[in-house]
Amino acid sequence: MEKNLAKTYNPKDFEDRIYEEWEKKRAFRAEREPDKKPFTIIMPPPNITGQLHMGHALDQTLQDVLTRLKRMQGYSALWLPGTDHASIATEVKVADKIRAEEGISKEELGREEFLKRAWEWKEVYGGKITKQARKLGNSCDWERERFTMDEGCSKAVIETFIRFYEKGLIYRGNRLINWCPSCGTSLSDIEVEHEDKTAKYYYFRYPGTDGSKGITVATSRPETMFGDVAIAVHPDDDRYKDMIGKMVVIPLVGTEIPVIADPYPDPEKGTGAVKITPAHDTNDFEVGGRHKLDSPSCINADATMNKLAGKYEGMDRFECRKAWVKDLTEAGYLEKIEDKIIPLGGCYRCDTIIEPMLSDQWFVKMDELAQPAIKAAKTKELTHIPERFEKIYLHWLENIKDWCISRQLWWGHRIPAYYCQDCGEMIVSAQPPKECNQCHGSNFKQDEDVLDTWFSSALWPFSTLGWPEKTKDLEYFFPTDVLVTGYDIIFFWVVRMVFSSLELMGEVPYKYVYVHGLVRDADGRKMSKSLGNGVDPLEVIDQYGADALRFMLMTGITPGNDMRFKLDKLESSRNFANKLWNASRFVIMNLQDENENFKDIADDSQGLDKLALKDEDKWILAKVNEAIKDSTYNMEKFELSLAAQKAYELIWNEYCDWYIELVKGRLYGDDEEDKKVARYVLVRALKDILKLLHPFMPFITEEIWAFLPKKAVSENNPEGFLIKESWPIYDSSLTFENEVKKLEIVMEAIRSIRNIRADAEAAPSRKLSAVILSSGKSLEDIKSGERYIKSLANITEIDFISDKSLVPEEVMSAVIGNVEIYIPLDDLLDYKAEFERLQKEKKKLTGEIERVGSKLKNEGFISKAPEKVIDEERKKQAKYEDMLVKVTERIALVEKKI
RNA sequence: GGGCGCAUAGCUCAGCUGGGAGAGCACCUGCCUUACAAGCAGGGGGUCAUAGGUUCGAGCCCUAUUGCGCCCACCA
Repeated sequence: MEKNLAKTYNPKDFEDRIYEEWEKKRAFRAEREPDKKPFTIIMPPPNITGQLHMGHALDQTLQDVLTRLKRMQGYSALWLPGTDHASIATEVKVADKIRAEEGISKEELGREEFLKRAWEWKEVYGGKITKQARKLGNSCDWERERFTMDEGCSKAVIETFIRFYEKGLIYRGNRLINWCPSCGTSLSDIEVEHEDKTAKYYYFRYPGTDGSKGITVATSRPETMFGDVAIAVHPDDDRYKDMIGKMVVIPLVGTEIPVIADPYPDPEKGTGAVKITPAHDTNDFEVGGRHKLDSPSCINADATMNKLAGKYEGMDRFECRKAWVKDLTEAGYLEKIEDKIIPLGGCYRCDTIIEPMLSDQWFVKMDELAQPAIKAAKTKELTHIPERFEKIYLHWLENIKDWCISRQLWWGHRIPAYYCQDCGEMIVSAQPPKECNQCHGSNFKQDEDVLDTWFSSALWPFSTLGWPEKTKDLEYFFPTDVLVTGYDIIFFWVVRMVFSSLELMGEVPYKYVYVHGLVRDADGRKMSKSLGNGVDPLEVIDQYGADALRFMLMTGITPGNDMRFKLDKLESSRNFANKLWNASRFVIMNLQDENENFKDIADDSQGLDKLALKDEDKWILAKVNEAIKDSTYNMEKFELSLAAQKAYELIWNEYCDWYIELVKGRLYGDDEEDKKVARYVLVRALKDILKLLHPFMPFITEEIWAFLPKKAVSENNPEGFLIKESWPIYDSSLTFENEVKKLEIVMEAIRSIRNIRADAEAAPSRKLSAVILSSGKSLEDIKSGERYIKSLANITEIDFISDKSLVPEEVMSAVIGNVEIYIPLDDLLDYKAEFERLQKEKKKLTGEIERVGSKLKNEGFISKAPEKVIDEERKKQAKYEDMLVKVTERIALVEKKI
């Protein structure tokens, strides 16, 4: 191995290599260890339809951060990966592919052959996805990888179907369902997307059979008039009271239908009279049911008109509408046309307008299943992060309708129902039945339909762990800990997993649901294929590295809120990685000493009290310690963004900007003992930093880790991987309050001198001397910082005085606390600049004194605020007043010199 | 029709249980200082959408209003 890191940060040099090493050494493997607590996350399985997009990158990085944290905290952390067969989406893609490549439809190819092609597709794309997931650095247990249609998951699906069926939770019924004419399948309610569209609203007259004028009805769907069975009016609507019970005629069709009274029609809307078409409208279906009316359908599965439409038979529903309206208009039945905004339901896959159709389908009965799921959220067995999603979850469950689970597709779990071809008896069973229990025949045909893809996803948290078998994995790792997912699939997936788990496992599938938002493009638009504005995570990784991408995705976000993909944010993350890289390179560079084996440095457990720590050593140790505390706290509250931010600030603003600069002199000096101390602290702090950052940036931290001196490899971490190291723990003995306070004043002094330098336009390279005035302990404190001030502010001589009369005449000055700094600058004195700076300072101090003063004068504040707060305010007041005196004096002096 | 979110520096966003307004980028000044120009040192910039209220104290809690976005809801 090289002795130090490469000169420039180039993630391509090591990311793939490290991932391979991890995987080869089974670093992600989660074993069932009785003496460890399990921590489980089941990965939301990406669809095998395509490739991972930025949303997956966000989703998976969140999971990886949590998994890596818990693994380091000593849990047996399992992150179980997998993919989803995505029934309808994949079927469409595979059919398209077959059509494009072979020029035939899936029907022409046949079911069996089609499924063969679909499996081939799965092999190709499933493989692609898992490869991409590796590029991201995901530490999932690949040995446990699953697929929603693999043997075990299929078994779980069949088992569930049968159990539900036997319990009456699944039933087959002839009901009105959402039909997509283009996909040729039924859809569940949530697979229909509503969009407001402007449509024509037609007023047609249905003449009375008695030759009267009849009744006028408004509709946006004239083509369904062939399926009308009644006209409904509200019983209290005076306009139509006389009409109730009379018959009217469907114009041009001639069918006689009754006028019925029903509470459904809203007298305010349209004409107050509604045409009832039970076969093509859900409300009408209910009205029809109440009045025991027929439900004749006038539209075919492919959205053409059927024979009920007479001469329009065979026409597309929308073409028919045009022709039919034209004919009705010519015949004088049209009263008027209005434009109206109506919510149109479209297929979530192909956007085709959904046709409500009467059809035989399978349903999951929801009311019973919903209750425990509602209770779980209310009792906080299940916690949503952020909380507001609980409301959405509950609202949906409280208004849930039965779930249509059968799909007229081929790719998916085939429904385990068999129909006796002799007597029509239906048998639900895992295996094809041998004999009909009614007619004893043996000629069966399996139900042609497959299940909604979400039916198998609903079992994912336990089917992946071996259910319905009572496996050891299931016992150890279930229930899982966190589900990480986007808010867009709460209904599709989260809710269904919860009620399925409560029913089948008797407990919630996970304790927390962490809901994240969408990754939008730089302009805030949703990333989509049709817009072509998607950003490919792989390209980003190629250019900036996985760590930069991950860090960018993890910072500046809030749970549940969308984020924008901004290039400058990505660059800043990459720059951060580069910063860490170079700081580490500096540290390692200082360990290149032929005569040292750095055994002492390797030992983190070494007692600090034996070392002659300098103030800056204590300061950085305290800062690291503080960051450990804050970061851990944030992580455990799922505030990952804040935790990442803390690590960022620690490294850049504290470790690099101050500590490394402060320690340089000692590293280049000849006090060998002190050099050792400096090296030790430098490495010790860096190690903790790497640990804190590892969940977010696993590659770079692991790469740097390899170069740092470590204790002899341990049994459970023979490779000495950082991924297997333990998470740092806050140590209350490492706060070093005095040293921290002292150093902060020194830093303030350094900043002030730099300011003076800037005011005077003295070159940074120009050596200056300084006079520092203070008294008592303050003088001692600032004096102890002499070395720091000299090196970081480029000062050669410092006179520490406590007698103001000793201050030289021609100087520029600054006031910090009760310390005054004077810089003799003979040729470069710029009193005007100093005057301006002091004026600004004075203004600020006056403002602060006024604010604090009014607060302290307020009796309410004194009597009600906590003592600690009051005390702080008093201290501030004293400090500011003291400073104001000094600043004012100085201003008077400077003013004379201008 | 119901529900939710957002509104904070020029831009994109953080801001934990209420106690002196932050980051990144952009901008201005000066630096190629032997870890890093993907950098260093300094600096400017905010009536925290509006109006009330609670409180000793509000970016944060309550009410209303405005603007933007999202979700749910039966296409009469």
